[in-house]
Amino acid sequence: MPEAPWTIPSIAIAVDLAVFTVMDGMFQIMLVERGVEPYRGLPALPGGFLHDAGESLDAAAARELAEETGLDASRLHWEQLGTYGEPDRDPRQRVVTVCYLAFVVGTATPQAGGDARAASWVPTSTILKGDTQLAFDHRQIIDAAVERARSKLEYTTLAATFCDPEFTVTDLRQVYEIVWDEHLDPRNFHRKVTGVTDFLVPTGRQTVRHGGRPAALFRRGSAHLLHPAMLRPCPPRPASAIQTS
Amino acid sequence: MPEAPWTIPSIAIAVDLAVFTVMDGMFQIMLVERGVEPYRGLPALPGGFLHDAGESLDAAAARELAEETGLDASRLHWEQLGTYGEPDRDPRQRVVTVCYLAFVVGTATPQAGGDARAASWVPTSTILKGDTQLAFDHRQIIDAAVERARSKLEYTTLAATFCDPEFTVTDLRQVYEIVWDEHLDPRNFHRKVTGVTDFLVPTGRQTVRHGGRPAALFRRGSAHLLHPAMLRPCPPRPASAIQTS
DNA sequence: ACAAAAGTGTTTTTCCTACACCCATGG
DNA sequence: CCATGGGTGTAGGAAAAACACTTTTGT
Repeated sequence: MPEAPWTIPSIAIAVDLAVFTVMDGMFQIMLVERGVEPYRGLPALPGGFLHDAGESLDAAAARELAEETGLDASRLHWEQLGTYGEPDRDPRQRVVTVCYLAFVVGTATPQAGGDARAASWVPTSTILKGDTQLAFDHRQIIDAAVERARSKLEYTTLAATFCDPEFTVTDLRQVYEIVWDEHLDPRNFHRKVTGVTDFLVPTGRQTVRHGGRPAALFRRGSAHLLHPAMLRPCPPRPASAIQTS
Repeated sequence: MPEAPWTIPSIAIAVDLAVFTVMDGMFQIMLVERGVEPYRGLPALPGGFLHDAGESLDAAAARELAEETGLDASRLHWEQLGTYGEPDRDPRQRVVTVCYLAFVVGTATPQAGGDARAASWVPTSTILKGDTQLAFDHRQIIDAAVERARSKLEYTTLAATFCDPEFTVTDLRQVYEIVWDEHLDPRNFHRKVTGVTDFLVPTGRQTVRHGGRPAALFRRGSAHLLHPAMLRPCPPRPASAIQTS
């Protein structure tokens, strides 16, 4: 890294969050409604600026995550997604935002904080397909975040983070089906996930059902990587994996 | 994104590059020798600060990449790797660096620029295994970059970007073997890569050899994604794919 | 008994692995 | 003709896809 021309005008650093859940049969993302200009009233990713000069990026992300979800960030899965810094992405001044991805259980309640008027879960389908206007470049960030989340399910056991502490194989399969928007064969899925060592730990308990055979309940095991991977049905991988230039 | 407390002390934004090549049978990374304090004399990733307030992150990365390699960045593969911003990573002041990954052909010549005293290719093995001291947190960045590069070869056709415009299947296989530090069966590799549509385009020409049957020469085809993926031999995936908090 | 959902078995296909073997060239 | 590397054929196994079938509950 070369010497700094310290004359560069100050650039603000922000941290944004793409927090996902599966709730009500839909793959949902947490969005806030902006309470101030610019983009006042429009949906946006929750996030904020670094609290102080000594706060690390990860610490800021964890703090925001805890604030927005009311959950303990140290017990959630989150990871850096990417950094967005086009010069004109914020009309006020140059802002570079480091975006993080997080997976939380559907029972978490979005909490509006700071400048946000409201926070809520929004189905990703309404963002991806619809023409909802979003603040800043947040549509582009959400596109990347959804694709990252989808591909994470392929080779990690993170789908279980969308489930309650005890869940059935069908619960887990529905997470996959909802996030990928693909139908999976229940029989093959069952064999696959129960065959991965340390993915699912049987609790011995069963569901009580309205009709039909009760399902065994499981907890998350210690495995984090899925091997072999659970591949999405045919459709070729997205362009975001290519990035040539 | 909430309102900014514009009182936050200025944070400098830098762009660093992890530029890889395969040369002399080794997987090498471009490093510069720092010409100024801090870490003067130590190897570091090439990079620099944004040139002006209007320069985008990608533009800065492309500019640095062209400067350091003498190549046309628009014809290379490069992508964002991650952002590093620990408060104490630069002793001078708070610096957040957005790191990019790039793959170039081994004939490219490193060019020292700006604050760097020299630029050169360094085998990744001497960095990963050795205890060479590196500037800033660049060892950590290189670890992540090497792992990203290795996994990229699994599901993309990018290995060919390390080859000359015309190359043999053996050239390509050696790229895989060198980057992964794994032995691959030449026969199965041949069948696999020649079977992927649009990966390799036959030129009709052949190598002239010292001995042995001449090999057919190929160019890169239009395929970017490898399907099905070329999986690395057994060793389980690295911890960097997990990132739980 | 029947519907409904869970879970198992079986077959087919695909793809990876391993390795025998043939091909084309230089000396 | 033989050493050297390029390329093909084939057999076995792991795992995915497709789907018939059995199990276990509520009504």
